[in-house]
Amino acid sequence: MEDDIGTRLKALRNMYGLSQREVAKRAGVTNSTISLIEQNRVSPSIDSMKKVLDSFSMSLIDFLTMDMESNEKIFFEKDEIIEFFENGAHLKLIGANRKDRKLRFLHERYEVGAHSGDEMLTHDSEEAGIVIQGELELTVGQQVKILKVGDSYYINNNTPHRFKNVGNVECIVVSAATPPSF
Amino acid sequence: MEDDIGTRLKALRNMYGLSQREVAKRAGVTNSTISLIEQNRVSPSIDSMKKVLDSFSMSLIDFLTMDMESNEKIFFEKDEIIEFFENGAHLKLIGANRKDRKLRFLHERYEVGAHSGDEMLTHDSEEAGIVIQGELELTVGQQVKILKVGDSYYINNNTPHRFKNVGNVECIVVSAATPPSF
DNA sequence: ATTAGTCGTAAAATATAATAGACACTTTTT
DNA sequence: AAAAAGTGTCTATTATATTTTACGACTAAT
Repeated sequence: MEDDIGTRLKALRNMYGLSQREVAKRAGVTNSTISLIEQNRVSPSIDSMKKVLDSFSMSLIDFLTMDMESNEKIFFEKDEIIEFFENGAHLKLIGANRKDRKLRFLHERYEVGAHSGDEMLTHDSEEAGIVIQGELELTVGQQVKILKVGDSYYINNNTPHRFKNVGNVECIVVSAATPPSF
Repeated sequence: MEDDIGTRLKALRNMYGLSQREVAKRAGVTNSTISLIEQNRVSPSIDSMKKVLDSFSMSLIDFLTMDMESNEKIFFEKDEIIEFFENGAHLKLIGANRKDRKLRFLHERYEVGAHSGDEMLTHDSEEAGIVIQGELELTVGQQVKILKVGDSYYINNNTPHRFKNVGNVECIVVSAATPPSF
């Protein structure tokens, strides 16, 4: 258990947007008790702690194992994410620093004539995407398709594919895949 | 949490065969404290509880989630386990009634000339065994080997295999496999 | 501006946990 | 067998948790 009891309780209370007095009222203890616990001025008895947590309909076990660090970044400014270059495209990976990601969510930019290369790409993951701007030639196995704005695709596991911008403007695609290969 | 704190602590202490005084000494509290907690006369503060559990190198979470009913049978007399007949052998499965078994642990008895049958056996599990008595002809795929006392084997998942007693005395093998197929 | 209400914290009072010491009983050692 | 050691429980005292009351700061309503 990384956080002490007081810090943990304060975080929990703030998650619910409740005041110490409201929690105290629901728990059947005094608000001073809540204050003292949150400041780690006292170590509550197990019975008291249970009463407090009952007001959140939570067990002591859940309280002790609850992940407090759900402060992963949710919003990203356009220029905040560093672009990198791979497979002929300028890529921005959304949530790159998020732990235990289950998604690879990309903003892809292909310059006029750019392509992913002669080699077909394969990933042990399913992938879907949609064209936001320009025209994308997508080769999936033996199938070739020109996708325009609003057109989209869904590629199964390990299916060879490649991309090429065949329009006269920069092509932009937003894609996602799971499980993430990077 | 099914059991109260006191009952749970007493059960834990008895598991280790320690006296209240010994636990108290290790935890840096008084034996009266241990006694009062076990009788549920007091509700210990969380800090005190942790000190006590530290003497068992146990966290509060583990303490609260620990299964108190670990009364699975550990020892079995020779004639206690009912033998059954399968694949040419008399088998005794150790811990047959144990919940959520991850092992199939067998005592196998092959009478002179007995064998597992013309059909090869396959299991979606790894298996290992050792010859205790007699001689066992073990066919694994295309490989045939006569195993004598002390000789052993390890068969991979889904590898066809069969057994035959080629000696002139009863053959005894002890084997184990995971995950268990029965 | 003043009043009312809410918020979290502090200090004193009260309640309860933890301690220290004693007790009765059981087990082990001499 | 007697003495010593070990065991858990009990009681009075001490330490700490919890409550009660008050405070200052802030916000909203009048």
